[in-house]
Amino acid sequence: VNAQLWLACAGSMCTVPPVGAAVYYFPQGHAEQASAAVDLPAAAAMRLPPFVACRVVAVRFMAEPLTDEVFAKIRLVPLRPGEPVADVGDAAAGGGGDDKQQHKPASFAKTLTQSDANNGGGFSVPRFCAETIFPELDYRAEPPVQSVYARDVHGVEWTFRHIYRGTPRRHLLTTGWSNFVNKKKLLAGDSIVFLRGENGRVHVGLRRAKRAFCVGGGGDEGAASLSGW
Amino acid sequence: VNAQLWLACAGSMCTVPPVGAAVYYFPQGHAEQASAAVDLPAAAAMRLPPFVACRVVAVRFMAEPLTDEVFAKIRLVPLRPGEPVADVGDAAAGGGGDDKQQHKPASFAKTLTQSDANNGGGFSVPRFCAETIFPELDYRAEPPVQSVYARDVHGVEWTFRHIYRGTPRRHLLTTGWSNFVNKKKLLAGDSIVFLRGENGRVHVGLRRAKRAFCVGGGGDEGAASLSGW
DNA sequence: TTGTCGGCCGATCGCCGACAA
DNA sequence: TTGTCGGCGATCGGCCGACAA
Repeated sequence: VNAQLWLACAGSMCTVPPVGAAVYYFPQGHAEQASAAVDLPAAAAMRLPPFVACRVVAVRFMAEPLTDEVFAKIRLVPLRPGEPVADVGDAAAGGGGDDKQQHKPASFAKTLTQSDANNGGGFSVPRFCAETIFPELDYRAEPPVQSVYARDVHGVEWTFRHIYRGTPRRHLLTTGWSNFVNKKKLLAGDSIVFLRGENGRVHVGLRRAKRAFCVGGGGDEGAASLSGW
Repeated sequence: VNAQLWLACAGSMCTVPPVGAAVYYFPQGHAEQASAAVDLPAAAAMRLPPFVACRVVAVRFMAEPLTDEVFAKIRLVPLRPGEPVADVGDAAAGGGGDDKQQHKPASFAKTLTQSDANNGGGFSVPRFCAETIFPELDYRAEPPVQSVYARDVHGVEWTFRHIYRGTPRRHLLTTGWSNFVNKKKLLAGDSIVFLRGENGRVHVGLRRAKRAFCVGGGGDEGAASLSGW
C-alpha cells in the first residue's frame, strides 16, 4: 500500500511510531478494541501489568480488501530488564519534531453530501481540490473538461470526467463517479481523499463514517465494518 | 427444508436411503467427491478397506444458503462384526418397492432457455406446468391474469405475474420473474422446479447446470460452486 | 463558493404480439 | 406448443443550469 495515501486516509489525528521507537503497550486498551470480545480469566487479569515498555521492530501499512479501510500491523518486542528506554535507529533522529520526515504530498479530504452520494451521479469538487490535486484544466475550452485517472489503495485505477461548468462556474466529477460510489458502497457522511503523488499521479482513498450499525436494507450481502480512529 | 421440494430439486436420479437401512460406505468415492483434495498417506491408504458395511442412523435434508443447491447429511455407524446385514425399522418395510412412501406431489422441472434467462424478463411456462402446478386461472378474464406466490427452499416467498396471452395463446411469467433470475443468479441452462404442495401452495426450487468453471465476468463477488449429482 | 433542486434527454427494462420451428 | 425476435412505452440514470445558503 502506498504509504502517503495510507497516511492521508488515516488522517492527521493518527500517528504511527517508526521502527526503533520505544513505546508502551497497553493490553487493556488492545483488548477493548479487539473485534472479538477478549475475556481474560480473573486470575490472569490480576497478574497482567497495566502497560509494557516495548520497542517497535516492524510496521506494515495495510488496507481491508473489501472496505478499503486502512490499518497498520506493528510488531513490538518487550524491552529487556535494565535496557534503557530510548529510541534507537531512525527513530532517534527526529526526537519529537518530524521535520526530517519525507515531504508531505498535497491531499484533500471531503465528506460526501447527500447530493454527492445519492443524486444524479455527480460530485461537487471544492475549488481547492480541483486546483491543487487534479491535473491542470485547459480553461480555454468551452466547457473546460478532462479525464482524471486516480488509483485507490489497492492500485486499481478509476476514471472520472472532470468538468468546469454551471452558473456560477464550479468543478464537478460526472461520468464515472456514480460507478465509483456504487462499487465502494459509499454513503453520505463517508469521506473521500484525493492525493497528488510525486509524479503528478492522482490517488483516491476512503474514510468511512462511524455508523450506529450496519443497517442492511435489501437482501444484499454486505460486510459490516465497525471502525474508528 | 421441505422434504418434497428437496426431492424434486435433487431429481429422480437421486435416492436417499431411509434411517435403518443397511448400506455400504465407499471411502474412496467419498474422498473423490470432497471439495478439498483428500490426500491419504500411502500407508493408511493401503490399510483402508474398499468399502464398509454401515447402518443409516440419521438423515438431514439441507440446502446451501447462497446457491439453494440441495444436499443431505447422512450419519452412518459401521455394523459390528457378526451383526446381520439387513434393514431394520422403517427401512425393513418397503424392501425395494417404495409404494408405502407418502404420496408424491405434482412437480415440474424446466431448463431455462436464453429467452427465459436473458431477454425482456419473461418466462415461458409450459402448458402442463401452468395447468397442474399453478392455481387455476380464470379464463373468462381478458386477458387471464393472476399472481402466483411460490416459496423457495428457505421458505422465502416470491411473487410472479402469471398471464395467458399472445397469438397463439401461451402461459407466461412476467413481472417478478426478472427479479428472481437476478437474485438467484440464474443463467440459461439452469433448471427451475415448480411443485404443488399438499394445501395447494406453490414451491419453487433450483437445479444449477454443471459449468466448465465459474468464469467471473465483472468485478462482482460471487461464490463459485461446483456441484453435481 | 457549493449544496440541492427540477428539467430533460437518452438508455435500459420489461411487456407485448408476430412468427416459425 | 413454445423459443426467439423486433417494437415500443414506461421507468430510471445521470447531465445540466438555476438558485440560494
